[in-house]
Amino acid sequence: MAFRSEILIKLDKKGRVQMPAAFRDELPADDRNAFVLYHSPNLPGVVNGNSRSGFDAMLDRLRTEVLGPKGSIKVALDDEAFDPAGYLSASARTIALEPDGRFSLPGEFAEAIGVADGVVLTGKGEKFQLWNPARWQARKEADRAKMAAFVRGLASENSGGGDA
Amino acid sequence: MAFRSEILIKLDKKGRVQMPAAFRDELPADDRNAFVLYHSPNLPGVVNGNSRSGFDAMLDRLRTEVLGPKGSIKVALDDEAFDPAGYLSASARTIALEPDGRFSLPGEFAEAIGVADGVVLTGKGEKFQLWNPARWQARKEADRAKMAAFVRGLASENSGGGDA
DNA sequence: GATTTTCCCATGATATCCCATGACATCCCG
DNA sequence: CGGGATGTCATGGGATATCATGGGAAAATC
Repeated sequence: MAFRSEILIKLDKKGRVQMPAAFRDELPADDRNAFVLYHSPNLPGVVNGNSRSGFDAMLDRLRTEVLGPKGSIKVALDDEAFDPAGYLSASARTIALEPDGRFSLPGEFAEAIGVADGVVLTGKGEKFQLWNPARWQARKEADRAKMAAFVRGLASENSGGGDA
Repeated sequence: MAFRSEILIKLDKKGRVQMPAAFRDELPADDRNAFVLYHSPNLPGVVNGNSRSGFDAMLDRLRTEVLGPKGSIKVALDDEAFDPAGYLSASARTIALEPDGRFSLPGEFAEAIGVADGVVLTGKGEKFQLWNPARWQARKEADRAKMAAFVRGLASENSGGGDA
């Protein structure tokens, strides 16, 4: 399961979005009728998506890595303490996928993205993201430079050699 | 079974509340006519909800994790020792769901929440919660900041990296 | 017999189902 | 190897179902 590629999808007047075939194929074979959308925890305007099992797995990792295996009962009871997994759950919604592969984008996400006539769906490996097309373009430009610098930085830490 | 999303539901003049479809769908298929509400054990003004089986499972975990495998027989007999699961049971009520998916919010919970014309139902994964809308908004703002800080903290252990 | 609870019907908004289409891509068969 | 046939993908739209809400009337409770 690895979401790759990026694609611009139109938003029709009913608020429906086509799930790209490439992403749909990455959803678990036994759970292709629904997936999860959730607001980025720290980047406003970006919405994340994942399969239900992928999302749940992330929450599990979050809970165990942060609280340890024994933390579960405390989280279940303690309503005062900050619970990152609970926070994400509240910001997430299960989205049903229509038989033809489309889904209707809930208003709260459309507003968060600032979407008008189209959305960019972009694969991030373990998950995918929904972006406002213009904002995605800008982000991509910025990341291109960062990526080049990153690769250059890698080379210096090891040996000298370039492409080898 | 994972409760996600957050929604503001109106409280009509009869004291009825609509169970959001998203939450209803998470109730066990064989037990959709009723669920459990219980007061938060440590956060006044918040009411927790879960399916009957989910609530019972939590109590079981509580008993076994706190008292060990042999604890159950002790709890059954020892009336003097403090029994957290018993305490929660007393604060809980089984709520019947009407055929159209609504339930009437018992006065004790309405008062505890401080509810007027609406309640926020918010998913926490294993359970859900009922909040006073204004109080929920405040909590959400606070948690948003904590979440951002939490993510930043994760990043600092490795290198840089944005939303990822 | 008066208040509360439960059942049923009504309604506007949204979501879902189903059918249709043009653009590609793939397949197949001679 | 070509070219018609078939399939899938992204999109559009009409008809239907569901959701959240309001309210009347029956049933239960005190």
